[in-house]
Amino acid sequence: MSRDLPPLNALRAFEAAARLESVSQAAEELHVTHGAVSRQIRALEEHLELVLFVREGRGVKLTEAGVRLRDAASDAFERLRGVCAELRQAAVDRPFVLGCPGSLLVRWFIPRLDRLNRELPELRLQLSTSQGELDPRSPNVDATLLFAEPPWPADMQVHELARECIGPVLSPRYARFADLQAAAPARLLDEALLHTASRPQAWPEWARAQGLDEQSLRLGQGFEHLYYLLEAAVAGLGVAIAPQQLVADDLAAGRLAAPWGFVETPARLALWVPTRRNDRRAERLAEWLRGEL
Amino acid sequence: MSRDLPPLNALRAFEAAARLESVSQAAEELHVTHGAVSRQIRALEEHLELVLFVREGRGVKLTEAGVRLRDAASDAFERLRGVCAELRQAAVDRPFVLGCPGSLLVRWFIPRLDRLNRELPELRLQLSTSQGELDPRSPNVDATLLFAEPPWPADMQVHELARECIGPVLSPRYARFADLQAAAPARLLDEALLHTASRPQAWPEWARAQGLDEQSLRLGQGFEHLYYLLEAAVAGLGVAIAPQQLVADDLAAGRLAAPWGFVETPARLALWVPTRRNDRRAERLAEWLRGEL
DNA sequence: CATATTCGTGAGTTTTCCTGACAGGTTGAG
DNA sequence: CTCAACCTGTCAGGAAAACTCACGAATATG
Repeated sequence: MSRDLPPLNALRAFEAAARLESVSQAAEELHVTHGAVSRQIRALEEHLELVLFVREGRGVKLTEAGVRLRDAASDAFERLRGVCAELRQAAVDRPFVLGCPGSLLVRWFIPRLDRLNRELPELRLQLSTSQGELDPRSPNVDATLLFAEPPWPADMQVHELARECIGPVLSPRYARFADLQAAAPARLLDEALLHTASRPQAWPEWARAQGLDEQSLRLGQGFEHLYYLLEAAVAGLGVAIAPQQLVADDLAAGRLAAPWGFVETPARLALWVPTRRNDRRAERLAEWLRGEL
Repeated sequence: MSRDLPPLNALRAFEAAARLESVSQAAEELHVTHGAVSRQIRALEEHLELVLFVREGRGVKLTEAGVRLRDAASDAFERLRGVCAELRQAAVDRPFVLGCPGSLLVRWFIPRLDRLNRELPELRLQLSTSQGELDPRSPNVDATLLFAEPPWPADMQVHELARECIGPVLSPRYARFADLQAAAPARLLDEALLHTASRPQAWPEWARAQGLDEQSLRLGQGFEHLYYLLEAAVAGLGVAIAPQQLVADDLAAGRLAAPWGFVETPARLALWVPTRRNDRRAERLAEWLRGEL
């Protein structure tokens, strides 16, 4: 019996009352009524089978045992407070690691990174684009930015940022650009359709949205990553299909054109935050991203 | 917000789980289910906005922050445990102070003290008979043994030990002892009735119980304390009235006689323990006293 | 002497916490 | 591979703890 701890909440009430030499002030500090503190102290005294306070009419006074317990409890609590504060500070100071696919990183994020670091400096954002598959549950990332379709997993808090819109893009330097520019979507069936292994559904999805027969698609050159695919399109090697967000800068600069516009897909650009990491910084980042899109 | 303590019960659950590296074992140590521990740890993680454990299939592993918190918490708790144990040990080692009227002390307790100290040595009994009025609420006594009538005060835990029985006693050396020995109680009205200021009701009470007219009592010599009264009776100075318990030894030794027996009064010989002092030792003492009576 | 504080206590209610059962996932043996 | 053993997380519901509110007692204060 002597090996177990005293009731800790009672000890906290006692510590406050002992430090302030007043039940009422302790109650105020703990945001409860004095009755609650009184009862907690009583419970502690009964647990320890010790008298900690001498009640003298108005006010209370510590007994000898009370003084010793207060010293120990104040010290222990102060220490815990300190460690918790340190840990939380360390968590805030640590850079915020955002996982992100390479293509999104290069074609969308990097051009905006400077502004983000200026507008949210306390975030200390650090981008991480792993080699293999992106793992939003990895302990090495605080959040992950990606294109994905609902429903969302239960262990993730997902901030939806934008709908994904995909569409064919090609460079003005592409051989038949002039012909294609004003042509109907169906004309694309005859072109070299660049694609990636990571998004095999992109062209068929687009074809369906345009009312075309997806069976008649003839896929041309394939690329491992969307990033290479877009580089190839910019270089005029063919017609690529890509999310609008990733080519927005290229369209604005005239490096690419999207004559047939974009169509919505079921996917969203979303920020995934593991529910376990109840991190305020993720919310600030999501808000900034939403403003940026 | 960083100034307040983490939820302490959650911290206790975490500390156990971290020390044992197992939620289930922690649950066993704390005598709760693993679900409860899991919830507490979760609550702590949410409060601190920190990940303390990495769940890996079977078993859990501490994060870096978790290790630091465990070290701090284990240390703090161990310290508190130690101080509480010390305080309780000190309370046990301290002598048990029993308040007691002088007459009871001298005529009943002292002859039995040696045996009590042999049978309850860990009690380290210390008897205190104050000069003035006995105060069961004094912080200087752990319990008080006295004759008193119910009802009992609410702030006292009262162990009733025996009914008070009073009766006239006199020494065989008393002048008219031979005449009185077999006489009716009414004969006492003519004798020198020794009495004390502290128990003015004793003779009238006894007279009523005997069916005598209490108005016709003629009180003789008065004494300040019952103790002196009894000494006077033993010395053959007159007829005293006293509780049976206080004269039992004198009756057995033939120093006093009680030809008219004893009558019950509303009072009890009782051990009063302040409710605040939830002291096991008082209960042990009460039990011993009950056996002795 | 009335008044304002301060503490203790009891009844009733809110909140918390625990239990018990189930689901998901890993480990190791057959 | 399958299966059992084991560990953890989660949820609904109910027990237990804690709080609030109101009152009474005791003591300073004007």
